[in-house]
Amino acid sequence: MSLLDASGLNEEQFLQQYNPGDFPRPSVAADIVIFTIADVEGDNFRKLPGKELRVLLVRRGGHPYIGQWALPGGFMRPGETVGEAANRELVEETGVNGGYLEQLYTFSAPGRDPRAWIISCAHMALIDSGQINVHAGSDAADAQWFVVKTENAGGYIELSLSGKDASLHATAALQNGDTDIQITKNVGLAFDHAKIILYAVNRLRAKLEYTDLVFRLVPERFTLTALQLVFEAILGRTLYKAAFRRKIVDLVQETECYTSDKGHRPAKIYVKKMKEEGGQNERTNTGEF
Amino acid sequence: MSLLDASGLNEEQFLQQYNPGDFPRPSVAADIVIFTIADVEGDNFRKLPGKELRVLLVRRGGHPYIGQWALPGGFMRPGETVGEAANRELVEETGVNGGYLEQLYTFSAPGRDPRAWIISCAHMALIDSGQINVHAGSDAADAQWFVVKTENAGGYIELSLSGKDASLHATAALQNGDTDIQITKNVGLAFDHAKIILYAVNRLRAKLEYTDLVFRLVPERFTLTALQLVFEAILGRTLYKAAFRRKIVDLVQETECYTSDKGHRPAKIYVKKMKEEGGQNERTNTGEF
DNA sequence: GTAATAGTGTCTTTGAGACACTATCAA
DNA sequence: TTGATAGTGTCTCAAAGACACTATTAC
Repeated sequence: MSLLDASGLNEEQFLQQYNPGDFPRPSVAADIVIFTIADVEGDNFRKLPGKELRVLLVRRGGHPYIGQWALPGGFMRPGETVGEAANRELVEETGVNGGYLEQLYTFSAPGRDPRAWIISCAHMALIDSGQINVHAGSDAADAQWFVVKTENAGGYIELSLSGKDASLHATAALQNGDTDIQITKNVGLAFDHAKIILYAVNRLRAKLEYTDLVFRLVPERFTLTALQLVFEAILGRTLYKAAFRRKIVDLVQETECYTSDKGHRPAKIYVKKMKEEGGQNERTNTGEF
Repeated sequence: MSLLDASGLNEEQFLQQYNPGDFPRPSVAADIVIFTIADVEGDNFRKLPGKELRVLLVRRGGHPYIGQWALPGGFMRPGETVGEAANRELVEETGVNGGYLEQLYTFSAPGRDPRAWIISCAHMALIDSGQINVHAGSDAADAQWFVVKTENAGGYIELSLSGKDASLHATAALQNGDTDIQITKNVGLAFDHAKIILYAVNRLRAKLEYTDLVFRLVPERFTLTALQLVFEAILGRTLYKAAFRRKIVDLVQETECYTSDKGHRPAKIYVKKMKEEGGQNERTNTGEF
């Protein structure tokens, strides 16, 4: 480029003399809603373990929101994308590298952090419970998994998070035109993290229906019933078996293996179907860039 | 709260002594993809005007990317959300206040702006062409509307933008698992704005199908055929009339009025149906917070 | 009449919802 | 045998796709 600007500078000269000035800049945090699916062991040897959706939270050891629970997160650093910052935190907290990570939304309300001007670029991570290794190198000694449940009742959404040591609860009101929500009650969650978690649950549920994100939450080999239980745990409602199987049959690939020693009829083991060269793959596009 | 932290401070004391430190912080820009629908006037008095999707771009008067076209945008300021920053720019560029504005995604690749560490929180705005008033108080003398067309061919997406004075073009390659795209060719678009525009077009197309966003792009009163032409212009394909009408009939409300003097059968005028108190409104939730 | 759009009817196909039924294992 | 899951068949209903047909205006 040899184009000159109004001062007669070419691009190289311009960049050399460029001064970013001293306008105020916010800190940018990458917060992550880390989801996993966990088994609920029953006492009946014949029953399959139930599944539940869990989110990882960290107990705050200092002000503000001391003693309350927050999403894992950290500040973005020069030379990395905000997604890389999120991944760094994900690895620190869970030991999982290469897990699924997706940017959700950037929360920037003034005052959302009482300490300083900090905006949060929220992310969602999905990891298979088999590879979880919480506390791997984490400085957050108080990281815990919380079971996620929501209830929808008359313009309000109730979010319940149940952990080993604590039960958290938030209520959100749907606002004008359902395009906005506002937290009206909040017990135990730090910052605006209740809002972020609700946003993430919403996104996860929506994408479950039109992408193949489920496979980020289950082991490589699974039965169709296990897969259905994962759907049900996330969506919070039961599905019809026949309809469910019709729907996902073209996303999975059967193997020759079966379960055994379960006290009931063995189930065929499936794996995720790999993309064919010439085939149509409508459900793989996640819409993210 | 009278809880004390490890230093024996309560929250108020902590916040008073809190020092945000001097860690590097990025500038945060709010860039906006402003869409509108415009008429394509024909020469046949009987023919309805065609519709086309347009995006507003600004010609850069200085380095970097001097002479190329960029999205309108500006920096986020303390005390406002990034959405408010976007709205400020939207009003400056178009004179439209209260238009539809939605946050898309935060682009943060290092080096995306050669001047400095600047991340971009991209937004999408939809305005009715009737209220457009480009240059209203704008300092960007070179703002122009570009017709948006995309073509999908074998793992690549072609984006074409046609304006009065310029034709821009970019090619994007779908990457691993379609979860990522990469711009492989770019003629005339500044920064990573080709990527942002593609992201916005994608989002708009997807939301058109399951929300009532169309009504942000059309005048208050419209015919069903005009509405269908808007859908077709955005989606880039023709729709079946009968099926289209079945689909949107429960989103619109007919009036007593008809078009006239058109050289063909008059069409009934419709308005957007307002939400009923007790009714179900499945298509109003946009999934945004 | 003619060229255009307005508006509707209907047949087919697809897929979800709902339910019932058979199959098969381990204790 | 029993209690559980595995797996399939099928009827219904709703919605989309595809096409054809009639209606109505300004010139």
